[in-house]
Amino acid sequence: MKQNVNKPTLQDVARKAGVSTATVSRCLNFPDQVAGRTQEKVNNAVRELGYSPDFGAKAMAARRTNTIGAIIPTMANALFARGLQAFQEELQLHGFTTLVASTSYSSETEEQQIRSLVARGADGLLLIGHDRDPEIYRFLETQGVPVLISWVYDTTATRPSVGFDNAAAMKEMANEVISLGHRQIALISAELEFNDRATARLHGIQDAMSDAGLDASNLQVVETHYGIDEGAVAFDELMNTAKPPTAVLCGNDVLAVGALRRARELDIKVPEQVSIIGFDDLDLARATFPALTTVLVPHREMGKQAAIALASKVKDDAPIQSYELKTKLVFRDTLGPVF
Amino acid sequence: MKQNVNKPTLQDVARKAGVSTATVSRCLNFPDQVAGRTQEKVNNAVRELGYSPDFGAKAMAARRTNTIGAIIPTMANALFARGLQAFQEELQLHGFTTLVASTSYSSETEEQQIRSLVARGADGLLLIGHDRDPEIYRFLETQGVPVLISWVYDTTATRPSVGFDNAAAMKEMANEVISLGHRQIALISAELEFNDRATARLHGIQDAMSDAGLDASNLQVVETHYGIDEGAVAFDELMNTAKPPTAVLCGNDVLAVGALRRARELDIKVPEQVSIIGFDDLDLARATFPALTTVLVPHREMGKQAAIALASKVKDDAPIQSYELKTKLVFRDTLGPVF
DNA sequence: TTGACTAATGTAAGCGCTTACATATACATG
DNA sequence: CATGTATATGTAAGCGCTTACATTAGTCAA
Repeated sequence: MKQNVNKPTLQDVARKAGVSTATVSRCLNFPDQVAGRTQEKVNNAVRELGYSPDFGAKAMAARRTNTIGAIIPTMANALFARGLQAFQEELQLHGFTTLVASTSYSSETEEQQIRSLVARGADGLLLIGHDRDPEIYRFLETQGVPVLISWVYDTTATRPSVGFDNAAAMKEMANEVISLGHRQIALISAELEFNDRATARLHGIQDAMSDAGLDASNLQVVETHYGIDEGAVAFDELMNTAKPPTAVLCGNDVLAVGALRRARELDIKVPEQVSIIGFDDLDLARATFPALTTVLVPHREMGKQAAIALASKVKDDAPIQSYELKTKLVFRDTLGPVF
Repeated sequence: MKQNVNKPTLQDVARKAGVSTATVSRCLNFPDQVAGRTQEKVNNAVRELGYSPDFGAKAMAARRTNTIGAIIPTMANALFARGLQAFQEELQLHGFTTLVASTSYSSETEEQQIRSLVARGADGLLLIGHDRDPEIYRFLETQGVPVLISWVYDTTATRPSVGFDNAAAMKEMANEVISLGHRQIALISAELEFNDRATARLHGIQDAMSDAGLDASNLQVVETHYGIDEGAVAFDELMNTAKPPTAVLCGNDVLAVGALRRARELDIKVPEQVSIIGFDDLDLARATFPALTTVLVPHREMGKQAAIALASKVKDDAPIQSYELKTKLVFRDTLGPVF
């Protein structure tokens, strides 16, 4: 397993250009400190050798990486993918590279990924949600790596966050559902453990029910994985209970789309016989038939604001400002009054 | 609020445990070479200090990173996301970490990302499609970084690849379309430049038309970006031409879903008035109404096979075996005979 | 007990860069 | 011209690790 090609080093470039390694380094990092003629020689040597600086060595010598890590549950969710895209674009403007890792919603994997990104020298970290082992927060502290929590905005949390109030958003939607006369309400949720977003959304509905004088324990909850098929299966389950719901709220649009599909397969009319509500407002929500009523989450803006906050923390060591984004109810065609 | 926290180093651990740095290193990497009592001391020190090895330093000293890079057009496309997930899972089994970067379909960005991953020490690289500047291939060669091309399988290409025959897959579908009597055929394609997959799919249709004695230049082609809305706009455009198509093939399911949505908005019946065909067979394809006729691409298997090929290349320097995956036509409800 | 091994640990030389500091060169000034 | 200043380059000391090699401790047969 020999790699008999030897990557050219700074040394090689220096030798070829007939200058010192220091000059080459400067030429690459601070070109205006180097004479024009020298720059030319160096650049030629770089090109001819196909030289590429070794990131590890550079990071070690310079003692910074200009890298920010982001750890999300899954790339498969367009929501995260989109938010991250904006995060990345904004960071690039500030001169940072983004390293992305995903956890498949496993807290164990998340811990590994955190350690791995820290080992790789991330100057800062973006994490989704507050809920995780305190041990890991301690580790991050001893490593001196600043962390920003996103996707949630929780004034009661000790850590700064850029996100939205999951409970309030879902509560607002639940209020609408209740005011349309629905009493048999169900929730198809992502798994709740180590997922404070999902938990908050659940609480939002329970809150709305209590406020309306309903018994919150009547809320039927199905926990499932992320996926269209999973949403379909959960919907099935719900419809086969003794008292099938007249309104099914979903933790995200993908689950809702699954539910919608199964409703069609079962020949259950939406919204005449059952209302189905999503969360996120992906493009997807407008592509279904009937178009999905859902809660708009400004992912891109969230990613951007998170990037701004984290960049200023890392660069200027400014304390991170928490930032709350507003969600919005989007009424389309899957929510109707109880018939 | 200075970052006066100094990350603990191997040195610190060694001092605390009362052993040499070599012993600590061995204890961490080859525990069985170290006495039990010593291991304990070291592990305790590691834990107490919250030590985490510096990846850059490690890579430099060990002269390998066990890291493989993957560069895809976009995370936003579930297709890539899913294939990559499998790629990553398989590589993990072989002891590799995966670094992912995306290009937003820009060849310039791709070049940057390639350089960045190489600089980060990637032992191997996964790239999508063959089409790129020869310069970049030369660079990769001088760096001694093995490359695997995926998402395409092209026997005529000089580089090994793990993927499927885009042209043949699309041709097979086009044959069906033609045999159903369609003569006015259109394609909503991703942008063709630097995208040999999209180009091959186009050629596949043209081929089928020629074979059937049709004039391939009659194929209407709209190039657009990736996205549901984009698909909708393209469909609109197509329907407003002098001779609107009776069958619209799409370069991917997402564009097809957009087309389908717009058809509904325009009150054009699918498949009675126009057939719409996707490509990829995402979950999405079964969620629409009517369910999408499309071409199944085995993304997960593709990711897995790519991982296996790349891992064995990097570990044992075995020459990469090209591997062809089979696609399959999936007939659902959006393709029908010409009315 | 001793000698011959083996197992466990230590010593120290880099890996490829950056950067403080030293030195050299060029040019303007009195 | 000597001198001072600014500009360009070189020298060399690490950054935090791994690992070949040297050293020491431990084990066992005779």
